[in-house]
Amino acid sequence: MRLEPQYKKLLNNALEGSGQRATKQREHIFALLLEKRDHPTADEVYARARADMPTISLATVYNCLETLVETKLIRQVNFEREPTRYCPNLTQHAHFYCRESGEIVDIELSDQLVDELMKVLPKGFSAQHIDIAYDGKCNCCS
Amino acid sequence: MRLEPQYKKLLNNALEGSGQRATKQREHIFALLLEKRDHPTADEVYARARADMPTISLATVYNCLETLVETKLIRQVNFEREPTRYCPNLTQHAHFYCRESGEIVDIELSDQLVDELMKVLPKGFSAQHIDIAYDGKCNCCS
DNA sequence: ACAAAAATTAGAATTATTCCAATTATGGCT
DNA sequence: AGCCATAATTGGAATAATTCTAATTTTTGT
Ligand SMILES: [Mn+2]
Ligand SMILES: [Mn+2]
Ligand SMILES: [Zn+2]
Ligand SMILES: [Zn+2]
Repeated sequence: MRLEPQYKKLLNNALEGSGQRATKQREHIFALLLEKRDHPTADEVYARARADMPTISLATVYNCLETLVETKLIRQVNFEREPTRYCPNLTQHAHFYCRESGEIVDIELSDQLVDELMKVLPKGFSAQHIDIAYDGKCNCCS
Repeated sequence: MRLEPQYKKLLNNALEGSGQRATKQREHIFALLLEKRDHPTADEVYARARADMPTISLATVYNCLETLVETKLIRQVNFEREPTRYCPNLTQHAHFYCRESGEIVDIELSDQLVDELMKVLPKGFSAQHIDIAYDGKCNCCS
């Protein structure tokens, strides 16, 4: 697993921009998130990370994920009280949680739809972010 | 604090419908949620409940809230990993979380908008529920 | 290479929630 | 009303995701 130069640059810029250092661990975790573009929990990230970097600690996994979220290179995704998941897809999208398989699927959202959602806010309200979570049955399970 | 007859009937029907019993505690908690229609955490519900029923336990508060959610008399609301909140507003609505004040405000949603959100799902996906959470600054704080 | 600052690490601490086993309350039936 | 079976409540222990802490290691600029 190797971080492509374009993403390496992205990572370095983002870190530098927020006064943080580039480390093996941060690079490794960013790379593994980009490799399999799903929505792993911290524990799953930890398991994947150890495959190539057996000495990394769970605390570091949490730290790295936090850094990546802060620098907006990945997103955090929560469903109810389940463990937080991490998403490397930075395009505007919602999440669909399949109750059958547990799978989480990205749902693309048009600017127009997001605009409409913003417009229903009462006067004086301004949102930086809208979180949209569907839950039901995905195509594979119906 | 007294549960109005209409709501008492609603509660009893819902409980009966799912083979559960009517208890003082369940009624009390339903009543206090209806009285102040905000979005308290279990701890806050516990605090309010003890004002009139000092012997109620936190476990019971959790149990009652779970029962009310199961019977669809209230909704659960989650923001990130914060403690779960409970909402007695059963109309179709989203939640706006103010980062400044911590306040949670209901945002009404038209059927039409929800319809549009359903329509963006890929073929084969069916959602039972959409959870929409805004976060930003509310009118009071801007 | 050196020093200062930041990151990593292992393990302890925290905290919301769930579980457990004992006690008490409810509702149907006589 | 009294009895019984069943369900609910209770206090405290257990759980689990995440955060904190203090020691060690790594990075970066000089
Ligand atoms: Mn995603
Ligand atoms: Mn609400
Ligand atoms: Zn599925
Ligand atoms: Zn506000």
